[in-house]
Amino acid sequence: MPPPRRIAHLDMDAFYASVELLRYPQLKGHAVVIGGRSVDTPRQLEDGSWHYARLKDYVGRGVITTATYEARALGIGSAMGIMKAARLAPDAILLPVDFDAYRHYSRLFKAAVREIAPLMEDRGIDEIYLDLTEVAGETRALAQRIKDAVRSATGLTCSIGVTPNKLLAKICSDLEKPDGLTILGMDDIPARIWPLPVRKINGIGPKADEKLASLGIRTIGELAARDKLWLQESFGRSYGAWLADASHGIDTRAVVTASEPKSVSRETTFERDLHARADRETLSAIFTRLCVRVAEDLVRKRVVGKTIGIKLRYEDFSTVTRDLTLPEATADATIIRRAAGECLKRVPLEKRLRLLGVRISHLEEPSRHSGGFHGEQGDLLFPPL
DNA sequence: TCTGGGGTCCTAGGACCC
DNA sequence: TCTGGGGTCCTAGGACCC
Repeated sequence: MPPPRRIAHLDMDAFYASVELLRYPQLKGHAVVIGGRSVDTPRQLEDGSWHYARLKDYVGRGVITTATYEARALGIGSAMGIMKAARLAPDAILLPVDFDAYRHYSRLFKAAVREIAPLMEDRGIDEIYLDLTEVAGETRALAQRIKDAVRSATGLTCSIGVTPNKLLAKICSDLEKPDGLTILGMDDIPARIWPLPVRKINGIGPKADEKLASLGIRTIGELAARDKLWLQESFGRSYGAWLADASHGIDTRAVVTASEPKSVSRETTFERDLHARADRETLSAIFTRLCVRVAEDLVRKRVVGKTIGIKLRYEDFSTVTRDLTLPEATADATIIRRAAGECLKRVPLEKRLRLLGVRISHLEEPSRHSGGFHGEQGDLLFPPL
């Protein structure tokens, strides 16, 4: 038997909010949330005091991306509508999202960690998995060294879980947040993992959680007590088997250090719902701009794509998608715009729209002869009805 | 006063080919 | 004339994650 792996999951603590607190240290200890479009940046008044946007002043459809732990204590969480959060904490401070700043700190912390543990899997801007199996050092001391490196590179804290696999590491990094360090072996599963709600498992979302609850299953232990075949009958062969394995802490996935992008997309939610007829000009301009931005993204990533897709969300929040596969991959905004326009013809446009999106997939490397990198803007209009 | 934007992966039916 | 099975591609939708 090979020795157990040492897999770490590292998660930055309230990442966006913590980066903002580096900039505005006077906000430490306050309920602060990040989110929304066109939120005022804090400004210093003539008397030296600061003026901040407050939740109660916000009007729009934005959601919260991150909240400080003080704000979370008031019931505010990620993905909550800002208008709704304002009812819970009207005086909480609202800061605009600044992705460039977060990307900067993301690079800093990842570079610092890579110096110690080169086998790193990127899981977005504020999370990574590490395979520490071949890294020298006792586990706790090593994990602490990584935390210290993150802190000295960025001034930020993170939480780490180290376990025999990714599934358990992900659960563990959350157990002692913020500034946590949790190490677990398979022997610890009954005592530490089984009492937790099933929702803590990465891959069990709101729908599966609800269905499990309706079957009387609320904790991971209750899930582990069920028969695998019974779970497969209730949830399908593949997902049922995965649920059974996950509940016993079984996960053999490797830490993957590199991956190719599969799709590129741009979408936007309108300030107010728009109608295909009455707001045709506005929609047409937005539609074309989305195509241009997708084309720009493709050029930046040096890829071309074959399948163009659109996404519409109606005023009632129902969503439809349509796509069209081209004979040749492209990164040309005009071609993308034309294909997206064809997709649009296949979609009902009676109800008002709240969101429009454009996507391209089946990405590949551009061949030398593909003339896909012009990216000039087309002059096509939103197709008439 | 509901509900962002960028992704990945999975399922399932039909077309089409061998 | 009806009977097959497998493989791949395309399309639509949905769950889930950060």
